[in-house]
Amino acid sequence: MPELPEVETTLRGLQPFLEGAVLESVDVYVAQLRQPINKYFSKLLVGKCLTQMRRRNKYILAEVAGTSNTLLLHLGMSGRFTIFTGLNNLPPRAKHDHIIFKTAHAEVRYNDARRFGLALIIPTVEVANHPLLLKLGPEPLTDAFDGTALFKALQRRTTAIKPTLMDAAVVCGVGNIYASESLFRAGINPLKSSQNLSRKQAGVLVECIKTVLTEAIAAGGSTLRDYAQPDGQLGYFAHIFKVYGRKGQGCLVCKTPVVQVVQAQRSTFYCPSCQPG
DNA sequence: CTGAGCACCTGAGGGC
DNA sequence: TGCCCTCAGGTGCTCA
Repeated sequence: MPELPEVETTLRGLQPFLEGAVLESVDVYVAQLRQPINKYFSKLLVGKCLTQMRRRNKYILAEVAGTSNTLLLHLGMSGRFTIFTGLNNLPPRAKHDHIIFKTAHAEVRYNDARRFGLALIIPTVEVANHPLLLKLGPEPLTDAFDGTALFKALQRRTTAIKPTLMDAAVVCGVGNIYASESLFRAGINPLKSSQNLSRKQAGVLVECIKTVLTEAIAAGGSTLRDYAQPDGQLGYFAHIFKVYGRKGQGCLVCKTPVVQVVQAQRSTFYCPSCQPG
């Protein structure tokens, strides 16, 4: 599920409970994620605090205070966190709750049915050069991501623009939903060859990506006031998509039926009238 | 180098 | 009710 806005919302939801709080226990119930959780994972965290919690691409990073290590989390397709504050009345561990972090005031559970997620401890000095982070392109909500940068990145790409937008080496954090949504807003056909976008189109697309992601973060943030409730889950909120998942329904701008196609084994949605090229 | 295809894994939903 | 099929918001690997 999680693209950049969901990861950002998850991070903001976790911070009040995990940042600066001593981890009294960390229990791993299922270690077999995309990479196995290190057998010393718990030992390296218990009694420590997480600080400097932040997001890079779809990763959540946190320094383990007083050590030379950094915690790296990824939600994969189905990862989610649930926070419980009523410690005297905790519900039983749910199916696919793989890790439970406990502090004096909260219990934070990581649940991931498909187990495409990640929970790694890596040396802090290696973070910048870690294979998972080394080849990442610019963060979309920074000034480094502008029309010039995107246009340049598209020049060697012969594949269609939509799968190219999902390549984190081009721009971070844009997944299957927001790729379709951004292209709709920009009026660009998702099947158009990346290198055939004009400089002007690249500039428009950059602005649309920033807008779509910013709006989605705001929508997620507005649900955060509830996140501390006993069954409060992070990272899921009511999305309002303009094309994603709306195959056959009328375009919200021109009423032309939204079309679904498959690109690189992923569904793409677009309005053939509003996105001619 | 690029791009296409497959792999990992469980669950939800539709058709019969 | 149950079986079978397809699809799901990610990403890394192999191979041409």
